[in-house]
Amino acid sequence: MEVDIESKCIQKGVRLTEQRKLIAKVMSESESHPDVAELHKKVGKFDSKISIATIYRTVKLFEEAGIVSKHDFKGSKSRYEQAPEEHHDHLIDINSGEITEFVNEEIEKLQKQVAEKLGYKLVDHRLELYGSKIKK
Amino acid sequence: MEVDIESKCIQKGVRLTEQRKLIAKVMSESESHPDVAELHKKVGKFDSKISIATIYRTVKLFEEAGIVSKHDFKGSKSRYEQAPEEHHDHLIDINSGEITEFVNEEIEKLQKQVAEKLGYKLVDHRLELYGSKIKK
DNA sequence: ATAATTGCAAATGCTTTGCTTGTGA
DNA sequence: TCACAAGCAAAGCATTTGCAATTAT
Repeated sequence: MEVDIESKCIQKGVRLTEQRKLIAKVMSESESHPDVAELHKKVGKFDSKISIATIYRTVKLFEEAGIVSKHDFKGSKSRYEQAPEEHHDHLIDINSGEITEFVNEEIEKLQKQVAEKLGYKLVDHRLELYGSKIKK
Repeated sequence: MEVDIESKCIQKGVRLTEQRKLIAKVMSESESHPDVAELHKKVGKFDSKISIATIYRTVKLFEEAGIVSKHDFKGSKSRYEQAPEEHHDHLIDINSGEITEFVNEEIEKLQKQVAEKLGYKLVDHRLELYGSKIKK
């Protein structure tokens, strides 16, 4: 079970406001990877006064606190997801935009090896697969 | 040996203007992965009248013709490189911004396998490693 | 109490576009 | 010649920021 975002804020010393609680709730309940506009829209159902600037400030704050992760997939706006317990990468359906998460230890290992062979310590990486559904 | 961008334009039926020739030349001679502002600056040494809008229009045109590739590395502007004969990925030095190209067939193969296992045909991918130099 | 946060609108930074003039095939 | 390209400035879009009013601790 994932610890909810609100708990993580407390744990990280992030001050909780009504707006932040609401954004946290909406993000926790998103099964997808919403962008700022989508978050603003969803949050707006509960608090129509909330400003888009607050959404921007909050996702940035959460990201800097390690509570959410930001992704910039090809050809779309920044998307956010609750920071996962263990790392995963993404496969994006080029037709529907649907996002599937996956983990592949073998690739992870090879990436580290490649970096080391080139004289680098691997600090971060980005792996995204873009594909189209195979119809059975 | 790489065929120069100007030849590729002719080959692809892309009309050559003085500006495009100049941008092609500057890109061919860039050993790095320049962004639009850098291209504009370099090109400006030979033609100070050239507009940044022309740079934007030209890199987009070249990209759509498959002559150059565009990259959006984390935290920086779009960068361009002459489209390579054979695919490669990038390792970015998080301190200096230096970009190293690499190829790893094993990772390529695994990516395709991952996509297929998830029911997708792999159409495109993005793999970027971010690291810091190991001092010897 | 008071330092931090919000909402709003203005500003930013990169990129695109409308329009008139210039030009390559 | 004449469809297409360039230059310029204005517009677009996502994101950030300054500031006065509000709020959490």
